[in-house]
Amino acid sequence: MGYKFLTRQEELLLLAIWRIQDRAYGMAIKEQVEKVTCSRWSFGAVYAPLSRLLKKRLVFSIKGEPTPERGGKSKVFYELTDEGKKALLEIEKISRASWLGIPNLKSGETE
Amino acid sequence: MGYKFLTRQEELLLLAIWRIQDRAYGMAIKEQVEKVTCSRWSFGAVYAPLSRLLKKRLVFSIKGEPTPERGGKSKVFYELTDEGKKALLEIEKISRASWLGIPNLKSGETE
DNA sequence: AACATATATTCTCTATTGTCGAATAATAAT
DNA sequence: ATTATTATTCGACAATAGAGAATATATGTT
Repeated sequence: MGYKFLTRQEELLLLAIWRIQDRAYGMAIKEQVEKVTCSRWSFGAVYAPLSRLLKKRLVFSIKGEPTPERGGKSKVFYELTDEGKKALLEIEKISRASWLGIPNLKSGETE
Repeated sequence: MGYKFLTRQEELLLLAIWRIQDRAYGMAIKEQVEKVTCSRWSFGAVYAPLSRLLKKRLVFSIKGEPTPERGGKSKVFYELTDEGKKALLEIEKISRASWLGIPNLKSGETE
């Protein structure tokens, strides 16, 4: 029970949080992953995995104060736990190993 | 319906097939991913995604002849389609973009 | 032939994850 | 009060993850 590795979404979300570093909250994380992946992410695709990461203690959250702007509903900020960083390092290692020395994939190319 | 990206398992299996290059069949693919990931993969974890990849036409299969050895049940060989190669290149691109310029994750290190 | 042995794949089942967008909450402006 | 704006939660359903028993198919033994 529980997956063997970080799922793709988990990895991308953790990386987005780590990249933002400070005051990473849902909507900003959504924008970040959308930018990196060049594709639209629905709310569910962001918040659902986020709450799972929370449950698994790969991130922790801090309730923010409302900002003094129209619609400034208080945000929830996320940060990586040490476990979260470790999980990222692990998946990076596996990913690197899996691609190491892989023959050229470009079809039609001989070299 | 269908996932936005190649799932982790799909990526690892496609890479295993591509690495083996010739006569890549279930058990050999299983061994390959186990080697790369340093963990045990159940039959279900190999054959289920494999048949999904088949359905999505990211791989195609060729029924092999039984080999002249005890228990030499005929194998099913898998090869990547051009779509499969393209999917790998795409996920590699996203993965690279998502890791590019990521601040050091090693906890306890300042630099 | 009957039976044991060995290899490869299929199948079944449950848990977890993926995805979407409507609904809700909370705040500021008019 | 009412409206506009931003952020998050929720509910429903589809798809994937994962384990391992069951099945299929071949060879070796007697």
